[in-house]
Amino acid sequence: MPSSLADTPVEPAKTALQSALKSQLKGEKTKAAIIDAALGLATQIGLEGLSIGALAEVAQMSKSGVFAHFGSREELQISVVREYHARFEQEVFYPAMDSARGLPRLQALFANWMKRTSVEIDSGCIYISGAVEFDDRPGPVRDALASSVATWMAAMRRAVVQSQELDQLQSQADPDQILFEIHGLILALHYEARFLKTPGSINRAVQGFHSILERYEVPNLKQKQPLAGKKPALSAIK
Amino acid sequence: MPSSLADTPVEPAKTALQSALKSQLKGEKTKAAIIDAALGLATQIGLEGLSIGALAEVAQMSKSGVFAHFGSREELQISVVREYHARFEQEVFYPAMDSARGLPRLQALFANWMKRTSVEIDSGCIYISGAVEFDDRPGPVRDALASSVATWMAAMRRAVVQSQELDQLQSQADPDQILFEIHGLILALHYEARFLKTPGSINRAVQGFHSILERYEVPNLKQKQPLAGKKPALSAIK
DNA sequence: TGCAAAATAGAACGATCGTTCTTTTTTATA
DNA sequence: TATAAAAAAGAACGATCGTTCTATTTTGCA
Repeated sequence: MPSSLADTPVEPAKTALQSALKSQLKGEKTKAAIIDAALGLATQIGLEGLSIGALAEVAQMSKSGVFAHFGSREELQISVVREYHARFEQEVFYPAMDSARGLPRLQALFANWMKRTSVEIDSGCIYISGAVEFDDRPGPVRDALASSVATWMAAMRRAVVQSQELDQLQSQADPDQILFEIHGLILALHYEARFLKTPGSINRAVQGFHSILERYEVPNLKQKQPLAGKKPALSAIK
Repeated sequence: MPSSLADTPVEPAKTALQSALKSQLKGEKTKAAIIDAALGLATQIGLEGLSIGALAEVAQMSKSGVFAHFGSREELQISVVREYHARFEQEVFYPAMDSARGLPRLQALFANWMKRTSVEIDSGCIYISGAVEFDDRPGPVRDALASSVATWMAAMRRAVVQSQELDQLQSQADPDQILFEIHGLILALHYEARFLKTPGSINRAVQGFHSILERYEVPNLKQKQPLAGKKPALSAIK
């Protein structure tokens, strides 16, 4: 399955509803409705807590009617992961592509990510709950989750690297270290706000991000280049 | 329930096994063995995945035999949380109390915390999985989890504040901000190492911690204040 | 050593789980 | 509109869940 978030952002992965609208078959539409309901349930109680019986009740259908669309619970879970991926892409990734490459885009990505996480303080996040549920459970659901997360992390990483190439972040810094610390902020926000109900967590994540940028930012141009032993990046050319 | 980790470290909360050893009743010993097995199961598959049937099998007992010790699954889960709390206290908190107040103790706390998290990359962590499982589920299990975590966070916070009082960390810094960022490092370590299997995560957490200390440390007395537009901290006095 | 109490086992309960099979209803199209 | 296909419902399955109740075994102590 080609994903735009994974590579060049040309064709977004479609939401279940978007796919269904083009279809003539009714089945696709109800399937989209089921997935939508399933996603709602899964964000609240997790992918493992998602039961076909409860889903059927929410969707106002029979158990077997719901089941027939997927063939197995596992396939249902995978569908939910894919749906989450598509929405995450549309809500977080693509809007940030309007920002200029480099630091502006990185900031937009983080801002969108945080905006979404802030919403998920109430609703829950599948990338986080799923990681806990499937970290010790190999299989296709885990694979779908991990590859989805890895795709997103890679997108963030590109933004960091591009910022370095544009001399907006220190080129000798380790992009994965920057990513790691940013990721930590999001996870801490989710943990402290959603579980511990600590007030002010959103501001702490924002400030943490600013601190990271400040630490890795390239010193003002008026200053001399303080780097030692590294050839300059191929920036400053264009 | 008074907890030493919560306040002055005088009397450690006892591990189930420690309590059992003093008891003359056999029931207490088998209960300790059950809790030990339950903790092992719960760290792997979560508190919600912990079933009495599976636990009975591991403990080589009958379901009802296991059940009788707790009276309900919820009480079993709470017992597991308490046991985890006691071990965390003994393994992470108390050893760090041998270090001098302030920065050394903070560093020892983090080092012990990280050492434990590194182990839990394989075994799992109840404070993290439990947060995901119970963030939307009020009740005594959630309360036990949250208060246990809050107690630990408060202990970390004291170490930060004491570092500030000793002029080892900038006194105008927000302790909760520092705590938030440290917490994020641990969560990112757990996520990336346990779920994504990203190599090198441990070093990234260590480096992130050093960066935090560096950022908030009181500038060296020999150096001049390199910050611009900021009033100097009330360091350099003592 | 005998005896009450404590600890454990065993069987069964209602509920829910994912899944399969058969039947009915609804849909799209010729 | 007739008809074949698609979609949904209904009933039942074996399994497992937490829990209850009763019976049996084991324990601690006089």
